[in-house]
Amino acid sequence: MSVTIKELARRLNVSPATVSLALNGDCRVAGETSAKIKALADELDYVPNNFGRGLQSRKSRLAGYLAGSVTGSFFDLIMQGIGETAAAADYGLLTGITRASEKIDAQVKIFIEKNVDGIILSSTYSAHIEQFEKVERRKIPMVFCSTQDSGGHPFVITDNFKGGRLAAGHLISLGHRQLACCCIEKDRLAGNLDAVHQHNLPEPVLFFDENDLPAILKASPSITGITAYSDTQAIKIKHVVESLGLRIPEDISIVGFDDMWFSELQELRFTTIAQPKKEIGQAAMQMLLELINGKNITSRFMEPELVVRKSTAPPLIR
Amino acid sequence: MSVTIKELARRLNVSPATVSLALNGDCRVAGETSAKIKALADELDYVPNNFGRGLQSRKSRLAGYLAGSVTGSFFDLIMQGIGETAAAADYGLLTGITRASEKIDAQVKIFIEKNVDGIILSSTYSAHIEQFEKVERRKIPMVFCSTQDSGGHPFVITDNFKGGRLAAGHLISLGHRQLACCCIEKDRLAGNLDAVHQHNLPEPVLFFDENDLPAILKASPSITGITAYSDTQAIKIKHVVESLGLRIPEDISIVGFDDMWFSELQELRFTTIAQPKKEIGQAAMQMLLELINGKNITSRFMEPELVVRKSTAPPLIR
DNA sequence: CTGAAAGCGCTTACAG
DNA sequence: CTGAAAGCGCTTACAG
Repeated sequence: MSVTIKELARRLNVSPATVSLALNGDCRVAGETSAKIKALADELDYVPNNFGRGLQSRKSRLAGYLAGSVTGSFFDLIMQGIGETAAAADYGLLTGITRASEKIDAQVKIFIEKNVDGIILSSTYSAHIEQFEKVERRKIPMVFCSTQDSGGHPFVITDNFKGGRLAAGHLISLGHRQLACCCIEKDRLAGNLDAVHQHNLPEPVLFFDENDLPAILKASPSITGITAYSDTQAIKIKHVVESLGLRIPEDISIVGFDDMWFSELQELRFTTIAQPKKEIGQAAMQMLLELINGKNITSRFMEPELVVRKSTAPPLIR
Repeated sequence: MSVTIKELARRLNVSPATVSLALNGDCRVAGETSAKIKALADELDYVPNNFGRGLQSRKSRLAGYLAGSVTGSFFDLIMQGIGETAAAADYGLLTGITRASEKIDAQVKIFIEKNVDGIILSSTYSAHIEQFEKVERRKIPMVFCSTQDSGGHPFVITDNFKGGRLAAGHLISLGHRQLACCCIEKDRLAGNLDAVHQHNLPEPVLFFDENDLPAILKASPSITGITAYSDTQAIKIKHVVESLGLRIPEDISIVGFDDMWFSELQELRFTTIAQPKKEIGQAAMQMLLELINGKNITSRFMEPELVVRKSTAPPLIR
């Protein structure tokens, strides 16, 4: 068994209460006593028992993180940001990486059982109401990370409008006049449109699925620039475009989103809009901690950044 | 506050002890009483308090997972396997994804503080002795996942010897006679060599870093096949080879390792040795649970599998 | 400045 | 088959 407060108290001929107070830095304990206690705690490698402490304080110093998947996405870096910020605050991070809705339920159940002080969500939860109702009922603080929530919870997210404006603005500054824009994310699309309108250019053609692009490019041969939903989608768009015999960037310029590690591979070299992934994670955990500590917080928008590589160029004059 | 055992007991006019027994399925409680208790617990959405329970049982039903990084690696899938198996056993998974050694220390400290019942390691720990000494002293079970340990802890790992044999065997069966083999992982290399020797072929040229390949390929122009340490390294090798004006697979065949998601992109199409990533994670957690429950376990080797794509072909006759 | 006491929610012998 | 009691390790009023 490991060392307990009682044991420390016995060895030093003080009461357990004094030990507890001293270890928690309470100023009511005399400096000398306190120093003696801390020294022995160090020497015996005392680690406070989280159960005893939690039973009393009703705080677990545990946070839960739920994400759909981390493979080929940027949630791996977000999770690192969350985890490191959590660790710095002496918080443990319980992670549930899963997409199947019944497994999400199981994860949230575990979060509740383990008494997490708060939850960070990187997936929407509309589909999994049952367990989240319990979360709400228990008033467990929640922060949305890289997703927004309609239910009024605070969130951290990249300023997608600005990102969209950056993407279309870049294409326009290169001389592109007719764009095709992915409409999966409405704020990014709004940003795209804002840049287009500001320059009095023709309405972009919208698409949801990259597989619709062959028909679109055929119908509108004046399209020379495409804004993608993500770098992952940009890969698929690249394949579709190339399968039509068109070259990137000579015939078609593509701007991705996210700035994933693979985007700088020489096979891809995507111009893209970088999201500050790790910072998003750090901010989310920071906000959750503040929420846990009863502070009022407001949602945050993070700055996107244009990264120019080789998938964009001025359009060929035809 | 949420519902407690006491509250249930009060409402049903039984003792807290009876409620506890019933909820834990103890056969000493009369069927009728037990049913009544369970029904009310369900109705009031009773969740046992993990602190009270843990204080008593000395079990947290928490496991820790430590990995260096998850970006562009396959540890994301391993983590999913671990997490899902943990959840199925009602275990929470505390993750520490970090590479800096002082942060590893911080993570392990948190694992200890949160009273994890066991730890799964996907990184070697020789460099971070201090905290792990504490883990050993507390006799917290550890399982190594996708790494082996010299200290005698159980591990799960792909059968790297077999994987190496598969990789070189594939090249040989295509007609390659002179190979270059990455020597980062000694078992994979041993497998490479085993296949080569079995066919009485010339000794492969060994390399550690892909940047040594230009010199090697120049010195030994008979090399037509390369076994890489990983798919990630295969990307770098591809770039190096192509920068020498050589084509893949016409001039040089490359076999990767891991079978990452990106390996099937049409820009890469790597022939590779697949590791059963999720199964490795599941096995690791399974083993940890058995260890926690006092069972004896033995290390496990998982089966690798050859996946043939477009980075390998018969060598050109020159 | 320090100690004795109660209590957080649970489990587990021990009576009956 | 059920209840009363003790105790896990900690914190926190309350005395003194």
